[in-house]
Amino acid sequence: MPHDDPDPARLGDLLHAVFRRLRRRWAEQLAPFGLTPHQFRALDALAGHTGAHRHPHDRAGACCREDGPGSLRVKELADALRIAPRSATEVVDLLEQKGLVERVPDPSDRRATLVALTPEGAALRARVREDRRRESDEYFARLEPQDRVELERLLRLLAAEDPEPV
Amino acid sequence: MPHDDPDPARLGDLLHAVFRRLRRRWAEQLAPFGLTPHQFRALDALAGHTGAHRHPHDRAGACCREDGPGSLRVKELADALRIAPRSATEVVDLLEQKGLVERVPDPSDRRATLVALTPEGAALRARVREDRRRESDEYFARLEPQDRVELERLLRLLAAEDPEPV
DNA sequence: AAGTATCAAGGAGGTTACCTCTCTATGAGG
DNA sequence: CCTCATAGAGAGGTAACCTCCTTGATACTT
Repeated sequence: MPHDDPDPARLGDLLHAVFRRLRRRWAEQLAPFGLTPHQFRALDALAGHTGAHRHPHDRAGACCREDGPGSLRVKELADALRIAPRSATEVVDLLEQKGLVERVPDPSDRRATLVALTPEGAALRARVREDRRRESDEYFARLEPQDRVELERLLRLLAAEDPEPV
Repeated sequence: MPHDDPDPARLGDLLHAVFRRLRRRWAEQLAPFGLTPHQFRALDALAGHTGAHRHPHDRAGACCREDGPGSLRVKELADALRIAPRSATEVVDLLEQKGLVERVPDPSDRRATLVALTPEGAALRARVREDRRRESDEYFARLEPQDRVELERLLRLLAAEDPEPV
């Protein structure tokens, strides 16, 4: 009964509430590791793609450079995190300070910098994931598996790129 | 095929993406009105509850004060926006500067301040909602109605208070 | 009537996660 | 060589939070 009228703001509000909650929970979970959610997301992005792609301007079959367990250009990282390139620089700065990533010049383009996980970074990322899995928590655990699937479907619809108003 | 393994981070990531997108869209939509999403949320909270409740420590049947079209204590507003009371003060400051709300002392508790919509505030809020509705946009329009209902259900599950670790 | 605990709001000051605008070095095409 | 675009980072800004502390006011004890 609480929802028959399609109040446009309500869904947004709910999303806001959920997101805020999730972020807080992650922050708490990551604090012991000395990471913010963002930093972890960056580590994860670096590890996650691991040479599994190459950017457009890759001319040689030299696709998928294998610089360690995972490396991206700052720009690519920014895209992965959906933030402005400049903002990615900051994330990298912090992670570099902690010795979790390192910057190495991209041999294929001397303008570019590759951000690569260090062994410490890879290890920490693994530990965090492990921890997260062990706790089975993951916040979404309170949903039934089928509900998670459904949620994912809906979120994908919303997250999909739209035509772009150019 | 993209989702059989239950990668714990994926849902969070998706949520993040969707939320970010939504926020950006709202910001764009509200910019012409000189409001940030937050400020609008505050206006909406003020207008939305309109004397429709009373806080716990209400002794008399003097429930539901009728100070104009909507008023809340700063603390109540903070709760509605799910932010710390101190942060709500800031939102109120900004809105007050713009003449959209005003602070009036709570007659029932001289410690408290009631934040009330001014006529301008109420009018602006109405215009924004109107605009939003007209655009039918609301971002969620790309979901089928039944999907919206489903999404709301799922989000409610996630937003629900948990036992509280006290 | 005091005395203490508690609560509301706001001052001070900090952090995070962004952003844009601009500069430099590099690379790519005529 | 000259021009134009691109990659990263410096400078500087903002929104949206936060915690800690102070100030009055209320509420509970004694």
